[in-house]
Amino acid sequence: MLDARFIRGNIDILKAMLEKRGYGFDLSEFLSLEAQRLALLKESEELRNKRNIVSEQIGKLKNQKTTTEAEMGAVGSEYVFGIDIQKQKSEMRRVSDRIKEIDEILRGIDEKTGLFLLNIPNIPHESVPAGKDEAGNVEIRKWGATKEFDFPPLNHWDLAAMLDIIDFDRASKIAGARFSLMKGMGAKLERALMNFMLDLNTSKGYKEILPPLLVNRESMTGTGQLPKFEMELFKTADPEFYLIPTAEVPVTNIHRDEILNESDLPIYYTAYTPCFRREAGSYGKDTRGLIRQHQFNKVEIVKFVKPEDSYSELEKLTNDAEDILQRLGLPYRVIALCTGDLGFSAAKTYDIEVWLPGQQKYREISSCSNFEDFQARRANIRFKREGKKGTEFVHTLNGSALAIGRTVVAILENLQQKDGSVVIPEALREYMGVEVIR
RNA sequence: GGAGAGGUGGCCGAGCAGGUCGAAGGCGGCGGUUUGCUAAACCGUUGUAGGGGCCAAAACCCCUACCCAGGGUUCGAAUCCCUGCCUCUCCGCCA
Repeated sequence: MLDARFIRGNIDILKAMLEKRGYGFDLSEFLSLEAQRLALLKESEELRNKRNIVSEQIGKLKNQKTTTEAEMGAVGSEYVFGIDIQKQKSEMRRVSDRIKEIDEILRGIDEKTGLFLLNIPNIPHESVPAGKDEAGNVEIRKWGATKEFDFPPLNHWDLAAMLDIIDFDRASKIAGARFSLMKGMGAKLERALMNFMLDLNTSKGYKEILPPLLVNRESMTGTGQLPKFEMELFKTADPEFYLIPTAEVPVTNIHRDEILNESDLPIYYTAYTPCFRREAGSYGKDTRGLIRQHQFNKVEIVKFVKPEDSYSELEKLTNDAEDILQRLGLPYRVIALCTGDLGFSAAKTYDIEVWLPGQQKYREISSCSNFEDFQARRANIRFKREGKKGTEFVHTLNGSALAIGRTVVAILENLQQKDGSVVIPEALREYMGVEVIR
């Protein structure tokens, strides 16, 4: 969410930014609503002031009334010190009615402007490359050599079938399309990766979190999934909860509506969670295999930092995610998303794409973003600087480190051997207990 | 699922026969006195947001709102009434 005052004062900048993102917005309606709101707010406040003064007066007089009445010999009279209380009361009744009227109108306006604000995407950072769609993304760096096989490398789903470690058919019997059933060494590989990633992340100072997987509407609004992306979420009926599409949601919301101390920052969290996504609108995309599932495992890292640190923290966060791939020996590249491909809440995003020999393609395995104060403003996460008055919004960041299902895919496809067996990366062997899956 | 208790400032905790309560007191924080240093003691200070005084900031001042949320009663509500949410205790059930 952007600041209403910022919008009022920076129409042209905002318009240009939104166009770069491919969003067209009619800001004039918003501006006229804002003007109305301010005028009504002022009227309402003035009326309240008046009412407060008169009410206080009446209160004071009432307190003195007992003695006064006796003195004046006018018991029962509403006149005290020459003030006609009845008349004041009826006037204040009208004032109160008018205040209620105004407040009702204000509520309507707030609802509209609020919705408007919640639907405006974040402004891209100046370092984000301009571009219309993913074709405009820019490769930042590459790591690891893509391996040449002396045999045609298989898809992970063929490998998995041969090794009997993933059962897609039975998963669809049990649940439906886009679900998977991990078996034996497949299940163990997921668990090993989960532990390996959490151990590595916590060794770097990220505190481990195991959050709720179902969250309320406020949390989803705080991180930006709602109100715009309801279609992409699973939801329970009664009582109403949303299934998290990423640990980003519950973990970022840990500090919703809080005022942190400057000395608390930066805060680093890491969390393993399953993630649930509708994948509405992706019909026909990645229908086979583990790439695009309704439910998948992911280890996420989340940071709360001071505004001046957020871009250096983004680099560090991305490096931490890359470190996992390096330790697993999986080749990857880092790309900077362009303005047109940037997610709704992000100011800047690096995607890490891992090489998949089965597809002869780089595929996203991590997405690392700086949201600046966009989420903090929505979720009302602030901090107080040492010795300074007032509060500021923190900057939030997060990134996958890493998507576990896709890491399984990458390991299977990159480390497959001619006989269909798969070599376990060195770093994972203590977790797996074996060197090869065969 | 049944029965009950409760949600007050960064925290704890009064107020709740409606009026001067943004709210006693304590803790914590900040500033000062004392001290070789630390601690203790003492004095002072200490919420957030919106609007305005100054459409250049900061300081300062004024107004408004906020005692879980939303309605209602009233000239006036932290205090009374209704609804919702949340927390806790006991019983039942359950991994």
